[in-house]
Amino acid sequence: MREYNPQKIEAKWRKEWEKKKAWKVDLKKAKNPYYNLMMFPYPSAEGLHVGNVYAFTGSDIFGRFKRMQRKDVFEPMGFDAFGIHSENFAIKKGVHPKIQTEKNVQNFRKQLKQMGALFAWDREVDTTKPEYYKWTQWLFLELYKAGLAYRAKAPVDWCPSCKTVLADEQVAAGRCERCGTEVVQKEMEQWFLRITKYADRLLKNLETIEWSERTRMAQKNWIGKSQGAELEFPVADSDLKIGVFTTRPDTLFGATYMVLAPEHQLLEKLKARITNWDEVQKYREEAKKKSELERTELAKEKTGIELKGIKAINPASKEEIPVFIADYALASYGTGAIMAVPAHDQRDFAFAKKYSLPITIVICPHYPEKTCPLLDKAYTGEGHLVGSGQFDGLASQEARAQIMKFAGGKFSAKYHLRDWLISRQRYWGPPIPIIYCAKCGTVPVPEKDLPVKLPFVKDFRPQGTGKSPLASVASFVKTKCPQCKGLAERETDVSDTFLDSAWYFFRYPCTEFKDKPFDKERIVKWLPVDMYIGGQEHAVLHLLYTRFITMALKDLGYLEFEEPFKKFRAHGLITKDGAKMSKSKGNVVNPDEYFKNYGVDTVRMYLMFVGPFSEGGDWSDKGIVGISRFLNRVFSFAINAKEGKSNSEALRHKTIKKITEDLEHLRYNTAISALMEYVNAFSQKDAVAKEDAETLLILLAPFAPHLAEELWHEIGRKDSVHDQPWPSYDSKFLQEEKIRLIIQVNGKMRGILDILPDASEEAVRVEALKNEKIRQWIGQNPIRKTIFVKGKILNFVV
RNA sequence: GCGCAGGUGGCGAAACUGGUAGACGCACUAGCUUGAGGGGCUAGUGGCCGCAAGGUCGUGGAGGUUCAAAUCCUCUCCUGCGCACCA
Repeated sequence: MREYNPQKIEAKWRKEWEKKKAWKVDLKKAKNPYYNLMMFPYPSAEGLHVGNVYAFTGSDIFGRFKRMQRKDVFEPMGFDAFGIHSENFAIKKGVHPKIQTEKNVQNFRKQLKQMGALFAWDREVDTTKPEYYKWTQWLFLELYKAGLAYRAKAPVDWCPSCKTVLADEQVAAGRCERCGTEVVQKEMEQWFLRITKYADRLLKNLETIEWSERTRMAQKNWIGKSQGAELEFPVADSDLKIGVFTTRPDTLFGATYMVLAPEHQLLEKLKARITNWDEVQKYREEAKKKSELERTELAKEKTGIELKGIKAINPASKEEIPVFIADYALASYGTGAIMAVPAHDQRDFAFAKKYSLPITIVICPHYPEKTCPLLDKAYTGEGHLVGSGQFDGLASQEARAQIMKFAGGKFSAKYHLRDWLISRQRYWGPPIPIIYCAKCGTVPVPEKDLPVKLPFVKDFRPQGTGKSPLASVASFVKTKCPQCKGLAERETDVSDTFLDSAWYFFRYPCTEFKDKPFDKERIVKWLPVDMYIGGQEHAVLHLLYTRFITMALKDLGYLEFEEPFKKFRAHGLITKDGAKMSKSKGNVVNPDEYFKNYGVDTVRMYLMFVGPFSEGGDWSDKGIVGISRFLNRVFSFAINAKEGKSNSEALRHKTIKKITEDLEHLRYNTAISALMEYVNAFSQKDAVAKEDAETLLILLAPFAPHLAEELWHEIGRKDSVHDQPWPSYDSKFLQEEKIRLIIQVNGKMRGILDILPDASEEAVRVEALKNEKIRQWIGQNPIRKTIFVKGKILNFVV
């Protein structure tokens, strides 16, 4: 009796497919292009992670399914190999990042080739190769020329451990997203990409793209649009004005003081008139020293200093009100100044209590009863206006526009989204292609001089001086100005890894073009990406940056679409004993070990079976045996097949229907259940008809490509199972099989009828009433009503 | 605080527009195979009552709509994720 030997089978087909390049697609001639993209991995030194195997398998099954549906599926793979993670590892091991990365990529490639995926290896992309990052630099220059890249001095987040600045998106709760170290604020001159210019488009398009709700909401929250008004408060006895942004202009009469952020620029102009400047200056110094975490964590206790000698005038009530600086006003949001309405904003309320400032109620929830109680916290809801002069009695929502107009304000929208800070004071990235010339200023490196090659330097460790290690490489820094040919210096910062990954999928189908990043015709044919699968953790990083870059490229005339991915689906996380796998916890599952013990097909299928693909699941060594047993049964099922037509047409067609629909929606767990049910439906003793076996193998092929191929040949086929067309189902067969129709009395199930699905109500009723049990349940009661749902249920109401 | 997702057996989970709750798998029980140690096959496996047929309760909790609710509505509790001194 022969047994399923996955290792042997898999090695054989791996070799065979490699030889005939089974994954190959002719990008030029393809008739039905289908771009099946998965997020390319960062090649860690630990090698392929089960999380990678999970994500890539899910994506590959989809690609294989589409391929059998006669799409020309392009399923590329590459390496996101630049960046701090690679670099930190190299630092720890004392190996140069270039050498380490090359090793990791090699190892990864080897492991990936075992996965039985359709990866298009003739189109591999590696972001660290000069032929790739040449175009990352080109992209930067295009953005620069279009005014979308700029250098500015601004308060930025600095990670003291990674010794570099970070983008807003890479700071989570005041900590470096990479290493968890608390970030500090520094005032530094840095390169930014003007993503905020696209805030509204990034937001609006979210409504039209076919992405999962979670991802769309994460982006929406991140962009964080608030609609409100901009108002100006004159400074008493001066021409100066303090601009504020508020979402509640209806509360304007209740603005009893104002707050400026400690960094507010107006302070310099007011300085001469502030009588307690020393005190104010001291507060500013202290605020500067605080980390963002301190500023937010100590939020309960508000602090501030009044600007003595300064008064502002409330443009509605015309009253003079005091002005403070306090670090609960953020320089980076709105205008950096607020009108404080303590009665209707909790933060202002806390501040007013502490400094005994007047709290004036202007929104009453109980109107027209004028009993507005003393507040123990701010009332932030809607209501009717009181204490607001001619506006008294108006509903707060209506009052917004009217008061704004009255005070000479204008509608305005503010966004949480900040410009994308892309400079990094690190080594392992593409140098930003800019030259500083004493005479000509900031000069972009001409395209013909790209790439600005990253020099191989011995000391690649971050300096902590606020400069990249490249700054100490004289041969790199010193250069000629492209314009005046005089002596000049290069920018020494490198760009963020997320810039590399923001455009990699444009490169994949265009790797043969050496003189341009991508070919317009090729892009038109293959993009936007038909299906993109990746981790949820990139919801506001990669996925947002990518959308921005695509929009920018469109505006620059390079593309005709502005959303890069038609569909995006986030996969879940594979955990071990409920916990996220990590090296420090020692609970990392090594896929190699399981490939060896159970075979790739078993691992692929097990991962897909643990739960819904979008949810992930918990890896268990016990669970995998279920799939192992199943594939063994499939093996004996197929090798014992005998010539002949199916006599289980209804089952075959039902299964085809179920699996086709499940695959379309990435419901792999239930698709596998259906495969199991199909096999279970056949007796183990009798040989199955070859036609039934063929159907099974075709349906199994996307999941367990090696085994399906082996058995396909075993039953005598000479071609490849993967070249078979995906079967269609005929609902005719589904109509011919009897189904179980539920008979209820008063909504409770009292019997089952085996009957054809299209049986009429009358036929079912007659049949049901023949049943003694049903009659008993009805008893002597008259039947008041019957409810009939064809093919489902008949309910007698008595 | 705001937003999103979700609470179903011992466990992972099914149940598409309301229509047999628990498919499929793990684990467990019994029996048969005997190459007994991640082997195969058959049967069983939500709780309670019953030898059984069958009955009855049951999808976080409380109400409601309906012939019929895991699914719809209202309130409420819990868990996970994202954002958060954003004016």
